Amino acid sequence: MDSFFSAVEERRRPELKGKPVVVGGSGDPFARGVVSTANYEARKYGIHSGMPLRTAYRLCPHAVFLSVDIEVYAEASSIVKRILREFGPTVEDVGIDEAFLDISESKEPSEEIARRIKEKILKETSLTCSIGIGINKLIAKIASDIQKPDGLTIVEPSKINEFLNPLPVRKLYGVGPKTEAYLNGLGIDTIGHLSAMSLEELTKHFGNSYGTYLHEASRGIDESPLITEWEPRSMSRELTFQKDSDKWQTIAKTLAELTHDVTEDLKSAGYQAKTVTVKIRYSDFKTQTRAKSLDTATDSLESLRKTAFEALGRFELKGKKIRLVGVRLSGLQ
DNA sequence: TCTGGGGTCCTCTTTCTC
DNA sequence: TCTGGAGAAAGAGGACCC
Repeated sequence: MDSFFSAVEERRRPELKGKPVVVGGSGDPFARGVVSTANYEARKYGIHSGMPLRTAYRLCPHAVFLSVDIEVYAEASSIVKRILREFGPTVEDVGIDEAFLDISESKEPSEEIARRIKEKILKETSLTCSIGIGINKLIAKIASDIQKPDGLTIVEPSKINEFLNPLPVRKLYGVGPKTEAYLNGLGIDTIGHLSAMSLEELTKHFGNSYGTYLHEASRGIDESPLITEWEPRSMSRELTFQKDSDKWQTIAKTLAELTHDVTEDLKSAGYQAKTVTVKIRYSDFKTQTRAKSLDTATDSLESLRKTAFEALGRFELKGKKIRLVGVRLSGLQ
């Protein structure tokens, strides 16, 4: 979906059209939080997802800042996902505003299917999306990103290398800022450059798993299936304080509340957890975790909270300001 | 000065168990 | 009872994605 959160906000408040809109956090640009979505007007000022709200405000003080209203977006999302399932049984969800649809069994030309999907989504939600078509998820995903907003990009199987080679390595799924910088340091800027590296060289630099992945991905090779159902591996809750705190009271109360909330999530999903991990981020942004496993999985708030506080006790908190407290449950059954 | 929250997977190291 | 090695499990950290 194209700038999904801000597009939904503009739909329910037409007076926002044409104005820069930034959706993120509590909607207060002076509070701690980051941009979830900025519309294209706001992007003209250099605002983008992940940017601190304060920074966004500095770049464009007259932008409209809105809080994240996830329930409204989830409703729009479920309409879109339902429409996709009308075009084929195999749909992989990728978060709230993305999905893969397998149309390999369909007789109709893929471009026609894509046009009909866009039409139907626009008609039923008044929202636009960008679609990529390719022989695997890797190609389709990169293609969907090439023309935005309201794009439709088809990559013919015979033109995969022609399509990929000129693109910067950062466009490859799984290549983030760190890997991009490392590759650039090796003189590798484009996917074409990357595909010229030998498997041996790549595994030497990146290890077996990731090296093999890069070798294949740079050639457009991706055999991964669409995942239509899966078991969660972990559940977590975390909170960044509006002001760093060194008060034991505040930290302990927050941990107790987070543990309560994540245990509710665990129970309502019908799981039990074996391992509790507490996360602390200090004022200098350094982050530490301490984990403790139980003998058997449980969903008892008493034992999970007790375990969380055991883990908390293993941090050296004296004289340090804390920015964030988090708790994660894993080893789910 | 600033850097959210909810996830997954991988690597490396330490600890446990046989 | 001690010792060492192998393999599994646990723990910590980091990169990446939406």
